[in-house]
Amino acid sequence: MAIEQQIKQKVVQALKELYGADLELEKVPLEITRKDQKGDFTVVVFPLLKLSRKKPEETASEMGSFLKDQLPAIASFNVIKGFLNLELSHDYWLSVLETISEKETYGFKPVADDAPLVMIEYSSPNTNKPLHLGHIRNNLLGYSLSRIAHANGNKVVKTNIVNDRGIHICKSMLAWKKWGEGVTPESTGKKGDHLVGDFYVLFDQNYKKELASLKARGLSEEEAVKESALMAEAREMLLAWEAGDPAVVELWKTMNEWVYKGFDESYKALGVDFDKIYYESQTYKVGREMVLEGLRQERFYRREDGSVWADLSKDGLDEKLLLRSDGTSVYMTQDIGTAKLRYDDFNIDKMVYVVGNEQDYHFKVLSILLDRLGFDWGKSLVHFSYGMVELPHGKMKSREGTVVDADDLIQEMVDTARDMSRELGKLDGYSDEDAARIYRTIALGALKYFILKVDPRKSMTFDPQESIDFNGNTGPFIQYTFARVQSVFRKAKELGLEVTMKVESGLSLTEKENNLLRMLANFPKVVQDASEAFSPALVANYVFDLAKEFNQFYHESPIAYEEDSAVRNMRFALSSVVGRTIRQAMWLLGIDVPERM
RNA sequence: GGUUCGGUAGCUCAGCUGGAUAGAGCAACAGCCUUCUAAGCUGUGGGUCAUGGGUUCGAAUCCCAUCCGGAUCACCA
Repeated sequence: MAIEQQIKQKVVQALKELYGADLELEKVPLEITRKDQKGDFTVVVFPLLKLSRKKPEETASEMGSFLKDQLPAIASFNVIKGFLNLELSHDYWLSVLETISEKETYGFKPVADDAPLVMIEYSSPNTNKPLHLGHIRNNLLGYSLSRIAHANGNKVVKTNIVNDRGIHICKSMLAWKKWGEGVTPESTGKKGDHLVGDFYVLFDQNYKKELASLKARGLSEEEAVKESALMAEAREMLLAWEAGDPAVVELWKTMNEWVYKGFDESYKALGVDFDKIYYESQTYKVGREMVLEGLRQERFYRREDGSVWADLSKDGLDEKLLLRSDGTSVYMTQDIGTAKLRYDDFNIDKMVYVVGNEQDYHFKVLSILLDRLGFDWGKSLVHFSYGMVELPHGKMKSREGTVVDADDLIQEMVDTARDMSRELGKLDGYSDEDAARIYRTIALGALKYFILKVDPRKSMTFDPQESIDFNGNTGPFIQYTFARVQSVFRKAKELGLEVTMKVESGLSLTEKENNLLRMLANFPKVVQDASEAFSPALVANYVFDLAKEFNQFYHESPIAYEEDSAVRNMRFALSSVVGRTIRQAMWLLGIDVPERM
């Protein structure tokens, strides 16, 4: 049994035997002792005074004596005001070290055959522009969440819904036909998603020009929009697409293929992937069927103009449009259709949508609608809502050209990491290929960690010039720490030492060693908390603390390689577990660790 | 305006279901490379936790109000 539980039980027992009072186990105020105080666990006795009817110090002392007598793991205790600090024995911590050094998957739960299936949707790009900084946050969060869910014993299906239909796609297609027919990614040497994105921008520019000239002729903004020939052509194209016009569909397929190829490269660079990809072009009709079925069952209603609505006033919300008066689908309809297809494909127990917080309302509504339509997981769906990524000068605006492109950003990071490595002379003596792999790992580590360490709910500021660092609370710092751990074992091997993970009892531990052990023992709780709170940031901040603590330990108490001693073995075991824990925590974040750097 | 999320050091962020003297990193300054990797370590300075009330042994944390900022309130996606 975990030591926390044992202490709590004994506290309950102490209250009973000393004061004849009852307290529920969960209500025992047990905490991890502050760093600047002596001890491992602390019982806060203030809330217990009502039961003991004695002064804080007195209560704490009496409880301390009781606990020390009853639990051999407790070596001593001290009382400061109403705080009872319990110090666990070195032997207890050594036994913890021995236990966890033996378990390869310490902190991770195995996935049972009947484990719940969690589906996580993330990324969800439009096919008319390349991925940008906001998508990076989305992808990294989604990917990390899937690993955290997996580590907590869930079956996980990573999914992506690609928005591949609609007027915006037609704009790119039209621009290509008008001003770029014959141009391909091959002919331009451009990534497909960027090429298509360029045509989308081109459409927008020409559309603006057209509007301007229309307005110059005295039309109002509204009239100009109505009169625009370009927009009319785009709408026509959408109709043709919906009608299955072979030429339009062919072009649509071709251009989408370009985009997907480009996306695949970006996903690969980011290190994320999916188990199942859905396309809105396949789901929007299903959604319409679902809504019509709901209409037949009188869950929804039809207005005079033919549009279909859901009345959500009983749930404290308003009315929501599900089908336009012309019978076509809206965003919500598509999400319902996608849900249906997913439900048919997988036995989903829990659904997680990683989508920005500007869609909080949408998912509130979706949850209610899916529930009404009979999806078991509808009510409990999780909208993992994250904040925007802002630049130092404000928000990213495509019009103002302040969008940070994902591919560019990654390239920039890699370049910086390369320059930095060269400057420090870190990769001298490595083949170009090895060096390139290492600074790539570092660059991505920096980017990923920077984004994941922030609480996802908050909007965050990202300065491409200055924010990304390789020192301090960063990915590379943690990677560096891992590399140093590996170096310890390389050194040992060079010296021909036999590295045993056997831990002998009776050793005395330094404060740093004790702190490290305490942190390592806490890892499973961190993994579990991260899952319950949907927070990769929890893991990120944990692994930084661990790395920092290890660096201090490493610096303060060098390992004496030459003597084969129990102390050295204990430190080897400690270092080994630290390395493993860093690797596992970083795995949860989707960040690679280099063997050396 | 309604709903909702946020406001912690010059900057970027931690601070769990209320607990001890509010913590890291960056930036600034001062030290440490004959010792397992200096992408490291040590030290110094830096705070009215937006503001005002309330709840209690105890509040950055919970409640109310106010101020400031974001998001949202489409037959857009």
